[in-house]
Amino acid sequence: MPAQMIQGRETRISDMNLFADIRALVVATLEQMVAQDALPVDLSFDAITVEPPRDAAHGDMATNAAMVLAKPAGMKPRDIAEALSTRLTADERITSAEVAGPGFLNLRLAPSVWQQVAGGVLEAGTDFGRSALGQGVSVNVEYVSANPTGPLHVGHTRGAVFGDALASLLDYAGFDVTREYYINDGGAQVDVLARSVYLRYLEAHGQEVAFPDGTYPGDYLIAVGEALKDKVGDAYVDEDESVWLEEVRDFATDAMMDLIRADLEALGVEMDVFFSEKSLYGTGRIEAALADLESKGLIYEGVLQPPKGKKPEDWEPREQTLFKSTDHGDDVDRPVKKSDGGWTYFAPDIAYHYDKVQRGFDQLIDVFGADHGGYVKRMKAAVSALSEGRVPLDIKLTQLVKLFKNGEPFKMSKRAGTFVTLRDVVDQVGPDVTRFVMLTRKNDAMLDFDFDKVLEQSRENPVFYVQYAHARVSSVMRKAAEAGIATDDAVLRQADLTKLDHEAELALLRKLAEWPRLVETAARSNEPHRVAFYLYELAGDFHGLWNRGNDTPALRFLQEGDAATSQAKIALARSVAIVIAAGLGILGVTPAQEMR
RNA sequence: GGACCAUUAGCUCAGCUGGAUAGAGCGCUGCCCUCCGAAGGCAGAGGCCAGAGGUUCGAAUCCUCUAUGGUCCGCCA
Repeated sequence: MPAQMIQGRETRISDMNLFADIRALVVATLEQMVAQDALPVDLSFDAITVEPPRDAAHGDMATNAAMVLAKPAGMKPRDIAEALSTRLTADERITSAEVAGPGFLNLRLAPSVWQQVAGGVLEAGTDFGRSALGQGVSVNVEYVSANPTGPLHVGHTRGAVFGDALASLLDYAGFDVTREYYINDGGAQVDVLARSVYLRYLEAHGQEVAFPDGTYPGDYLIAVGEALKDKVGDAYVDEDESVWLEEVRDFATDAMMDLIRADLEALGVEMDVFFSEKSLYGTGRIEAALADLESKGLIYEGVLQPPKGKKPEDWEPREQTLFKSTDHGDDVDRPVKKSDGGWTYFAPDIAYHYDKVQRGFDQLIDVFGADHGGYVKRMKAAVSALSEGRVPLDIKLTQLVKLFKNGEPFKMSKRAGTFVTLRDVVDQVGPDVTRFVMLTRKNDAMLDFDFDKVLEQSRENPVFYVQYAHARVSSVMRKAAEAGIATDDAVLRQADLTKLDHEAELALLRKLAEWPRLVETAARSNEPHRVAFYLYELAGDFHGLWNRGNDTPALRFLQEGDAATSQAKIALARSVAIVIAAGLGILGVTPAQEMR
């Protein structure tokens, strides 16, 4: 399935991706060689890459073309590389092409090529790096999808930030993105919610109530109980559950969703679609999805083997209605009906994904917490079966967040009421810091979140370090304005960028040139954390150049009495700020104009 | 018993889908403040990429097995 997804995103059209440009040049040159009988026909150029070398001393870009083609062409890598080298250097952008190592071709590009990167950034603004990778491909990203039984906690926060940043990243890469939240409002847990709210309702009427096991004792339901009282008065006080359950359930889930929407808003997350599980019941939609599977011969009555190793106390073999998910890569077949005839949790999930497939999405992504890892295979099996392999489903799991306070682990307990909510986090450190920090780890790695450290203003705090770089550029712009130097982007675009000829400046330009490529790489792997790491590196390079200005006045962004040179250098600084702003925009973080 | 994820410097983690001598921050060692912002800067030491096999021109990356840690394992959601 991943292979299909990668293929689906293979259309690469980029106007400002230098690496793609040079790769195109390499491929065109190879085709020319084929036409001149310097290479055999029918070679595939797909595996050829042009990328930044690990070691900058090797050059600006490296291509593996000779090594990839050596075997199928029946030639020595060095011979191909030599021939390619001669032809490539004819292009004015290439100043040298040296064969190295096992057959790498190391390319050096003319300074003017790099200098033009700043012009490209100023021209495109925060659209610099937008890609056509996902052109014409629609993606549905489902995330958060927390049960509507209470406020979002810190675990949901990571999923919310990750899913939202991923959606933005894909949008930036040209995909047609839908952000979606699946409301689990159809199962037994919303009945539990209803009973809990009912108890708070009785409490609002002055009764003493106790919260037995299996109810939610949280304070956040007090207001809901009171609101229910305001709405229905004492109509349900002495009534049986059968009278009030349905209405109280709807009332309570609506209230919880209001709460959750407000939480998401505080974090800056905005969904396109809220999809109700309940809408699948009693409308024939679950039946329709299962009928689809049945028509493919994937539904049968059978008995599952008990799990080995640990024996459930009350295990009894039972005949159940099963989905033959093993036909689509799962380990065991999965029940879709409970022994009492009701649907399992899996059944509406199948129907929900069936709905997504029918809405015509080309790709699906689900973001789950790591504790739902066991559902990955069955969901993929379901989507594979329902779409007959047409729609790839990628499931991203977000690992636990471990909370710390000043280096000390922060104990959470639902019973003691000390569990940390999304709101707690956002109120303490703000949405920008929350979001950035949540993306400073790969999604499937555990994340330490220290309430104090994330607010520290030091190099080891990436949030600060990146924001500081952006703020420093703003500071330069302000100082330039005070010195009477025009710094509008329109003016900077006319600056003489050939003045950016110092190696340190060219290095920073090279880093900027990597941005479009990084966007595509991150989007292909559905990994927004790569954006955060890139920004940290870019900020580091920028700070490095800034610091060199301490010893080398010629590298300072403001050159007293030389407006033309100042403008060229400011164009570079401004380009850095633009890319940082674009990257932060993907992460949902507001760039800082100054540090406080 | 099984599935999934992790394992990279003393610590916390990246590593661009298979490329060259494996990187960053912290910590450690040594230098550096009349200087656009020292809430720092520069340089250095530090690695058998958990272990063992395999795939090929080439592996931290892909495959198999092993070890350790985490998550999960009819009808709960």
